[in-house]
Amino acid sequence: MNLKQLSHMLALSQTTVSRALNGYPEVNEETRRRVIDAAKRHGYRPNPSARRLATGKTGMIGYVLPTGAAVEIDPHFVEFLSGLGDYARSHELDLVLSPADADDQETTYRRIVANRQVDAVYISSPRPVDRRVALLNTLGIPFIVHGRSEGFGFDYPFTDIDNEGAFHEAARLLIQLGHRRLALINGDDRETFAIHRERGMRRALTASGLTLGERHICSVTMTEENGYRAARRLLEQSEPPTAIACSSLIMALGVVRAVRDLGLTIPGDLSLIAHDDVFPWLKPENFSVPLSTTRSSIRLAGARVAERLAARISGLEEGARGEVWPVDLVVRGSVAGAP
Amino acid sequence: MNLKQLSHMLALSQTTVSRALNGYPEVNEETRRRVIDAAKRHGYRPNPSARRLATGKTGMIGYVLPTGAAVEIDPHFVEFLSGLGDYARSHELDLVLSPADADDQETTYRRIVANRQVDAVYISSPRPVDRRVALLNTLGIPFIVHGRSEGFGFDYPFTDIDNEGAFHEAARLLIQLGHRRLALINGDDRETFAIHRERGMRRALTASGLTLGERHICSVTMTEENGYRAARRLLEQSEPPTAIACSSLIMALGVVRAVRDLGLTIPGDLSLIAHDDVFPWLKPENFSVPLSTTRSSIRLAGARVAERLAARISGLEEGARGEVWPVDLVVRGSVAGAP
DNA sequence: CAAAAAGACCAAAGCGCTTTGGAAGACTCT
DNA sequence: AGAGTCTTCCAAAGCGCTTTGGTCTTTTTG
Repeated sequence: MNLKQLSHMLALSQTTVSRALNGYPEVNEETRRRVIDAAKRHGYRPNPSARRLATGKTGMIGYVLPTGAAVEIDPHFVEFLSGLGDYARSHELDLVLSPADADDQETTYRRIVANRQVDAVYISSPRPVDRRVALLNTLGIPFIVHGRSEGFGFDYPFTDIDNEGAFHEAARLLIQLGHRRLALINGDDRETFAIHRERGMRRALTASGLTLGERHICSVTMTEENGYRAARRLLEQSEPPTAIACSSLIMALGVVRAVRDLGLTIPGDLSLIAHDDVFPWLKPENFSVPLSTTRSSIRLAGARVAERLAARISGLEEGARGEVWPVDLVVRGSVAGAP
Repeated sequence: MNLKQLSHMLALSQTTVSRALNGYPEVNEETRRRVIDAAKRHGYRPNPSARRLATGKTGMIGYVLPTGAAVEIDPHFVEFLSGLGDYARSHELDLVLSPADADDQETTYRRIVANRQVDAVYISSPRPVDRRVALLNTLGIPFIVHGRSEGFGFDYPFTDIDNEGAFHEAARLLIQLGHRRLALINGDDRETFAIHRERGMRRALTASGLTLGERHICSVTMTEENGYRAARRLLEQSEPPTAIACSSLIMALGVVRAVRDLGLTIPGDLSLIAHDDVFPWLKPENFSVPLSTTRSSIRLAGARVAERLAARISGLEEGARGEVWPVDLVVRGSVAGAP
């Protein structure tokens, strides 16, 4: 059942039927009702390929997925996706993942824009002065950055959480508890979120006349194993930290294991706070010692990004507004006064 | 730069240029070279929307993503996706995720097929007599099932691992080590993989005159917390198991925590084997006691599924061949003789 | 050497939709 | 009553590609 057939049945032109269905004003309400009714009754669905060709609109949002044998998509992605999907579903949007060589994503971005394959895209895990942001800005496709980039001469729309504030608060809490030697086990410090967290922590320390020494900071990809290694490295120093802030729950697993291996205890010998993106399958309150966290649902962020993308596509949102969400500090048993 | 312009420059018809580019035989090799050369020089890329409309081919593979507030996409998905992306990239295939109400995926499947939105789809986490399989079989779109369904009157193409064999081997090992009371912490037993694992374990036990009692089997969604709860329930019985097989590493985390909470040790009081899908961020050898596993890379499976989908799209693969991959049994410190 | 076959190319008809540029009729206004 | 304005609808022109059904040469064949 296509438009031609439908308009034939109704003894109307394709024009009128198309307009009736798409809510154009220049069609009699009575006629519109008839058309809509007939369309529903015959199960007419406009062919998206044809519509795309005619309008350029695709009803899809894009994401360039870095791939390669050495590339690991981290599990945060899937939670983010859950949220994105929640929203996208209610708005009949699909998501297209375009796999790209991790070292050459630009080609893929150019392709999907040139080919009009999607109406908008989002970017995740941005770095400072991220080339993707500059590129999309140039290409002129609607986009949202999940996270933040820095150091451009222009503004761009993003949704981020207050990583700096979160780790500032975390550090401040630890300092108030009497800790003087804090350490940070961070994610990849080429990414903005990691830089912000470090900055927040530094700010809190500086305010109290303390510092975050080179020996007290690790920056690694966020795996359990790296958390373990980092913790061992930190704790086996001559002047080990008495508190650690950690950028992910998965790394925190490794930290806890290291602490145990070294015959130490939490929070007796070490206070621990980690950032929690809220995974359904791993909860901080279920750690052997309930884990204090800075918490922000990455799933909600996914839904929000989808919402903004939809708004930009339909022209409801314009401009380069960035939004920063506050982060909860949730105190549980893993922090205590300095030993 | 579109076909019209390009053919104009070359003083050829659109027909010939199109054919030259698409490898049709009825064009002079010399001409073809000229065309291909000019196309490359001018960066001509056929507009996919137009091509879609004309051919119905989209160059995309589809996946219906169940969503909803209560739905958790599990982290296996992202690893699978990595593999899929690896392969898809090298073949210029994109993946479109169509979010659907978890309770009504059928509508979405019908939509993407009716609209010709993708060339092929895959299904994951199938259940016995999975309606999706029957549906796709009816709709006649190429598809591959990752996992297996059962109890149809027809065959269908799938790629699965030997879950039954894996857990059979695991149980056999434990029995050989003298264990008599085995338990199983399984995934959702409405899914085929879980049924197969249970079946494998039962088969091994039966062969040795043992049984898997109702009290020694748990079936839960695979979270750390559920692993913990299940383990406590099992171990606090009057006749607790001396060995547990567990369907995921994430649940195994919970099991280990429970064992510790109860003041027991692995493998002294309890032997533990878990299934490992090979996550880069959580490795069995890094458990406090290195974990024995049944191992199969879900990422490789993703690549394989993509490969088969591509083959089916291009007509290289036909028929309903199912393939079952063997699973490695990797013995590490977490298993020992029965206490 | 005429007839048949093969080779190389093209014009035009789709694919199914949106949108432009009217046109016909009904209505208002002086 | 004639001019101007809405309202409502339509024919036809795209969108950019593939594919059908040729035509015109050139080569092969009996």
